[in-house]
Amino acid sequence: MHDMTGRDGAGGGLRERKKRATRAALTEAAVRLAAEHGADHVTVEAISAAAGVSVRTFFNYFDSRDDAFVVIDADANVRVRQALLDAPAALTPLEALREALAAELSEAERQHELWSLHAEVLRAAPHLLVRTLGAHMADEAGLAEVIAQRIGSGPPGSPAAAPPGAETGAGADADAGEGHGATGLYPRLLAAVAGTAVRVSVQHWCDRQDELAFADVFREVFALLAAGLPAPTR
Amino acid sequence: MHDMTGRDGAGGGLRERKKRATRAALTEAAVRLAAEHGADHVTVEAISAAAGVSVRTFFNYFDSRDDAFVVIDADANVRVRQALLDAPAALTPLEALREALAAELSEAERQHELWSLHAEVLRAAPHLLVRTLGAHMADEAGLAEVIAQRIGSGPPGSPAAAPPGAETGAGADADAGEGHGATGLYPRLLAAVAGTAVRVSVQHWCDRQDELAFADVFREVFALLAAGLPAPTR
DNA sequence: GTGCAAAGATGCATTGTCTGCAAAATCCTC
DNA sequence: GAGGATTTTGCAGACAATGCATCTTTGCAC
Repeated sequence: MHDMTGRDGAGGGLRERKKRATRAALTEAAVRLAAEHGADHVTVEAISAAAGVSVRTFFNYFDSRDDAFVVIDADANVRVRQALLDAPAALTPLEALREALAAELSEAERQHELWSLHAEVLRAAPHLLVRTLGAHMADEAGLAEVIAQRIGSGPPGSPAAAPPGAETGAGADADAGEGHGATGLYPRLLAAVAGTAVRVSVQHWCDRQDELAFADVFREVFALLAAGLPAPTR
Repeated sequence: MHDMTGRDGAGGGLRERKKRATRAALTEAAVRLAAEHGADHVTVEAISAAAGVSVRTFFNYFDSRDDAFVVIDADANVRVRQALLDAPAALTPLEALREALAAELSEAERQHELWSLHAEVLRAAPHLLVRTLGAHMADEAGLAEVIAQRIGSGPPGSPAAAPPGAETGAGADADAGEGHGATGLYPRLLAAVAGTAVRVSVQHWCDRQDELAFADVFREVFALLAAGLPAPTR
């Protein structure tokens, strides 16, 4: 049993694993301390001590103190990209994205406690919430690339590739490959909108957590997007 | 001629005007210095000196040094909200939003030089770009409220309110007023997506500034959204 | 396993960021 | 223009962040 590069992205040698562990320890310590004492009131010294490293080492992993509170799982976007590449070719880009994100989100349920604490911290510190939101957008560029790749290598008229009901086009002269808005408008927009969809779903669900199932909110958001954000009927 | 609260939000007494002026002076000084010397390498002391106030005063206006680089025009979102309230009732929510944002964006052309410098600064400092993106999202809550208000007070079956071709519904059981996803899913999503649309438009236009007119990119983005982000034809 | 090179961790010194607090200056109301 | 409210400012002090030199650990070859 060689262990190999199993799940959880535990690839590489001892060095990489240790780095991963240290980073995880630091973020976890940061979030737990912040949840208990409030995000400010938590010094870098305290975080470092809790994670068992020196203060100087903390700054080898994060550019600033706040960065320790911002991103919980640095590899999540990598997994989403992979999931998107592995998605069945029959799905539309929007559908494929929806599925990839849904898979990752249900994966996040495993670390439910830490995510809850994180949410709590961000609720109490709007300042950090803003930074978190911004950080998530930084991943978009990579996601857009994968989308472009998926579209580019997609079968022009393959058998199962044409989902029923999608007349292709629908009014906008959308161009993906080499049209006039060519390199990247559509992939970029799709990546950005998908990120937005996740964020809005989470926000809305957090507000009324008792009443709604997350999956339902998530599906409704994507349904609204696919329908072109029609004016609601009352 | 009492002057009143004229354009540019120049309302209130001497105090408010001075505060506005000081804040503007600080952000402008910050951006200009950053464009010249690089964002880091610009100390709070330098910014304060350039704006003619003390260091301590700087921190009365901004919570952190970086905040001075993040938001150039703090009133922009207020103007957008007003424009949305003033928009003709015949427009769909998405259309009304498009028009309101387009108006504000062309307004920003007046300060073109400062915006260019700002863009330059952000390009050189990804760190600040992330914060800027996050900050813009903080405005969404207010925008969503106005959208909800607009929808809520909209005429159920007014004469010109029904745009041809929009069958209302299109598959998703979208509810705005009091359905199951009631208070706020749709307005929130719309506000968020609109912000995303602006951002993507700007990004894409910046990349290929020579070839494309911004207005065209902007229109295409909204067309794609209204069409439900259809899979592009090649 | 011994040795070597690369990468990481640590301590220290230094500079800059940011927060109370109290005094002085400025603006608004009457 | 007197009184009250708000803003600006300086100062002291705690904390954040970076560069540099050093020491430890890991990866790799023999």
